[in-house]
Amino acid sequence: MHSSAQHLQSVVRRQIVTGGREPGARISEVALAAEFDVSRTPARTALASLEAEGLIEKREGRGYTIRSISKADISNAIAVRAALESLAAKTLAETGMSDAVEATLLSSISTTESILESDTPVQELLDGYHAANVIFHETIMLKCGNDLIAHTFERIAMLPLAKLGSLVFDTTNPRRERMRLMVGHSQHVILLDALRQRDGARAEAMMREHSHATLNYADLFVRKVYENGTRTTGGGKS
Amino acid sequence: MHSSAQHLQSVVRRQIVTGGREPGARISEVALAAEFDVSRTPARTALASLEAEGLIEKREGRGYTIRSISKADISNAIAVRAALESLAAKTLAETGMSDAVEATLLSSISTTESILESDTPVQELLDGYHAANVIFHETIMLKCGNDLIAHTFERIAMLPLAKLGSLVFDTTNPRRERMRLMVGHSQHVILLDALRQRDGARAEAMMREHSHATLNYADLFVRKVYENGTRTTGGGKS
DNA sequence: TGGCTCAAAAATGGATACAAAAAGAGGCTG
DNA sequence: CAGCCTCTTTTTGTATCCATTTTTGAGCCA
Repeated sequence: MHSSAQHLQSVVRRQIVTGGREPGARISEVALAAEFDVSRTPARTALASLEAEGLIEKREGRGYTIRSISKADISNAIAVRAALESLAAKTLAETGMSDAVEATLLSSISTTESILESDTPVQELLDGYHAANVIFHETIMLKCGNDLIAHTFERIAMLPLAKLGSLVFDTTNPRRERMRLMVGHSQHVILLDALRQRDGARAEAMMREHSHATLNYADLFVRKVYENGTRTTGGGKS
Repeated sequence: MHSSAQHLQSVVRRQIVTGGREPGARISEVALAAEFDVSRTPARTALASLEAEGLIEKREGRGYTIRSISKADISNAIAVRAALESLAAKTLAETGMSDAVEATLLSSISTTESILESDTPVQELLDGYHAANVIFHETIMLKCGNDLIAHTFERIAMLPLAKLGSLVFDTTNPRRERMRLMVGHSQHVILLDALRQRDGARAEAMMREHSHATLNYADLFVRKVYENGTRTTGGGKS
């Protein structure tokens, strides 16, 4: 069921996100088609989709270029995500969540809690926390009752947020990072409580604060990465 | 410079938005290509773009269908728009607006003020108010300093918002409508003041309230339209 | 030597041809 | 009569092919 075009799209997306393609570099239909040994048709489809995702830009009459991401782009993306996510939290609180949703959120929280209590090596801790964190956020976004929120989130600016996911952890200071994860975890706990009590305003405010913490942290991190030219890897976002 | 695909896209979009195509109706590459006497290539491109805009849905193996819009869809669209717009207002307030932006907003407010003070026929009043209102909102969205907001807004769910624009005015009660426009105008005035003082929280709260008024009104209106089957025309949204 | 023009090459947009997969219809069989 | 199987039609994905536009480069002229 993986069409040629979709395969191309996901491969090139991964290349862009992981830095395999230089920002500002040009991509043309023919070059891409030749590179993957397919015809121009799937290459064209893939490029159109990637442009819709915001990973590449179309230059009139001169093909596409890989978008280069600035600090401002990342801040903007986080701000928009925060707005959408806090709306989702508010909506979910006001309409009430299903038992299945509550179970999922609780499960995510249990996972992060046990991870933070244990003394597993740092990298495993990070991966586990990251996975549970993604589930928590995606559940709220996707199951909040406003499908347009998820629809919107899915098709905007994959690039800044994807970059973010791979950047946001400072392995040089694990102790501080662990503290940060604990703060995030506690915010999840509060969020779940607000959702249970169907307190829309509180859920919204808490989610906003939660996202804002990400923003501040990301800003700090982006400065570090962009100015020093070093790159730190590891999973985990807010 | 009007490519075949773009032309197709805009024509079909207009057809969908104005009701020229029945919600739920199927639309296929071949049918569209035959109808406009072009090949499948631009038809495919146009359909893909329309799907990204949320105007049509892809049914696996069974072409596309025109999306049918529910009350919930419209409420969802307004909620998302409110979230994005209040973020834009906050951002613009915090970063400070340029003189050009301030002049544009002031001009829009002057226009609505003079319209509300005059005794022109109702329809003219509506058209003028509507135009000035659109300028006010678009200026804030587009010039707020976060380009992703406008980018996001442009490519999500054209349908519910477009429908909204043509629905939101009750010509059977002009007096009450005039009062409503005055409330909207006063909110614009307050908003401009908050922007001038660079009070992000106040601008955000005011814009949220402003959008929320639209939501309540639209809800009332959608009920009327959908339950009575009647349709009221006229420009003007909150 | 520098600028201009024209031509060759490349790239994009659109048209069509071809193949494969899926949905529908209709008949066949238990 | 019901369920299943098959054949046809529709739809979709991909490969080329043609035309238009753009770029680039070489050669010519001032």
